[in-house]
Parts: sequence; structure tokens; C-alpha cells
Amino acid sequence: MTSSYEARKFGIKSAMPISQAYRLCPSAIFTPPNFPLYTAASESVMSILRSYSDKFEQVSIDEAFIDITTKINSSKNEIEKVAAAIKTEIREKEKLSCSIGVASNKLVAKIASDFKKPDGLTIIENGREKDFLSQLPVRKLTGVGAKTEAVLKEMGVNTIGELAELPLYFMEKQFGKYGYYLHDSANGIDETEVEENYEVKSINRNTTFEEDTKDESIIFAVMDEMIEDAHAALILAGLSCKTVGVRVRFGDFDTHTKEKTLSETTTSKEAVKKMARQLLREFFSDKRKIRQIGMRLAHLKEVDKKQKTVSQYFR
DNA sequence: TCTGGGGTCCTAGGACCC
DNA sequence: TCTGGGGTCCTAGGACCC
Repeated sequence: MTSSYEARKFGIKSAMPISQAYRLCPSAIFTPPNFPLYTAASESVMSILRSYSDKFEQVSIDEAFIDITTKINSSKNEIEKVAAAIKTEIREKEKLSCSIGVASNKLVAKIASDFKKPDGLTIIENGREKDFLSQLPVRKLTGVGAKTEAVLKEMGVNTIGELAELPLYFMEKQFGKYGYYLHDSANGIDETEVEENYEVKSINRNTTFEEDTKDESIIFAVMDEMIEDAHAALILAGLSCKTVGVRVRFGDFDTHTKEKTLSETTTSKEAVKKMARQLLREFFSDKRKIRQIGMRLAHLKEVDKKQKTVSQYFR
């Protein structure tokens, strides 16, 4: 899943198979994950961050934005004081270090936070955004992954500065809506607000079998477990769902999905189970063994006991 | 050689409605 | 022989993030 900075010196990276990691460094210590611990630490850190601003946005288990525009004047000295205070509080309460990026927008702040790790602080002054980005490889831009990097490289574009030079009409023609985003980002422009995102859009569960299988009893048993888990999460969040999907990855990594939208939103585990089984069964005609199965609940809606839905009135 | 799990967003085609 | 335009929803696939 991930590796310490010590292990990284041996070339071990996050999401690397442990067999490969072992080959790179046989003396490394391998330890299973402990998600309840990480979640608890995350919640503690997030509440610390929240206390520094009224505008907070959690991005993942270990990343968040805070907008402190109205809290301080933007002198470098003042910024450094706040950053130091945050680091100290997190270190004292959770014995963790963190890296901080400060900039006039989220895009640049995020890239800045990644600039010096671990335990870094990178401040990009107002007006220096584009300049800071220009020398960095395009892959550093949020939203540019392996595929886009390859396409850009083919076009002779390696750095964000080179990307910023490409005219907007060309970017639009080449990448559509994404082209506008790339153009703005490369120029250090991002006008999205720091805001907390409440609603979850989907609940997903996936399981990779220890060995590829065609055994339907194993496959259904694992699917049932995932449904139990996902359904519990659905109910806990006070949600209902309208769409049930399944996903199958065959031994050759070929991956397919099937999903079905119900006529009415539901909280019924049995309804979800029935639909998932039905969708899953459609894949059994394939001769290949299955490596991974997954399921998802989507079209989530808050359950409100007092208010009846329109369709209920018409029934 | 080997490729995790939980998410979001976008695209494109087709069905269907007025 | 020729058969609109605007819109929504559903489904499948894919890129990307941490």
C-alpha cells in the first residue's frame, strides 16, 4: 500500500506488490494495514485543521485544504507562524509530521505541499504561481495521470511551462472540456472554492481472490459479504440507493461492469442482493477465471422518514 | 513480472419524451 | 423518399486521485 521514506530509498513505492518490494529490499519490515487506527488519527488531525479556519475541505484520509484568507494578513512571517503552529499541534497530539503548501489557490497549494516532503513547508507568493509550476513535469498537475502524460509527451510537451504555452483553441480541440482545465491549471489558475463536500455519490466494495476462480459458490459468498458491508455503510449514512452495479475483473485483467437502476430508491438489503446476484450471473457464461469482483451502490439519496416521495403518493 | 481498494468525474450511444 | 430539435435518464467504459 505504501512505504516509509527509509524504504523508498530502495525504490519501494506505494501500491507496489510486496513480492517486488521484497526483491528490492529483503530486510524491509512488512506490516499489515490498520485502518481503524488511521481513521482515528485522521479524524483527530482534521479537527485540528478545522480549528484554524472556518473554510475547511477534506480531500482524503490524509489531505485537506483550509482557507485562511480572512484569518491573517498574507505576510510571509504570519503564514510561517500559522504553519508552525499547525505542525506543532499535530506532532504533539498525534506524533505525526505533515507537509504544508500555501498559495492563492487550491491547485497551486496542493502542488506546493508536495514540493518538499516529509515535514515540508512551501509558500508560493501571490503572482508567482505560474512561475513556480513552469519547471515541473506535467505529471505534477492534478488531473494529469499516466495516459495524459504520454499523450502530452508525444506532442513534445514535458513541463507545465510548455503546456501553458499551448493556445486555448488547440487545447479545446485536442482535449475537449478537459483542455480548458489543463490550460488554466498550467497557467496557475484555479478558482474553485474551499468547501466541505457532504454528500457521498457512491459506495463501493471490491475483493481480489487469492487465486483466480470460476467457483460460483465462492464468488457468491464473497459478493454477499461485500453487500453486507456496503449495505451497512449505506444505512449508517442514512442513505438509500437506486442503482446497483457489479464489476468483474478476469484473470487477464480485462474488466467489465454491469449496473441497473431500480424503478424506486431502496434501503432493502434483499433487493440489493437480488439485483447484484442477477447482474453477476451474467458474467458466468464467460470461460475465463475471475480475479476480482466488486459491487457499488449509486444514485444515493438521503432517507427522510417524514417526507414521502412523489412516487409514494401516486401508488 | 505483476498489476489494491474506495472514490469522483467525464464521454458516448441509445431509449424515450414533448 | 425522407424522416427536427431540445432535453433527461440509463448504461458501459475509462482516466484519475489518494
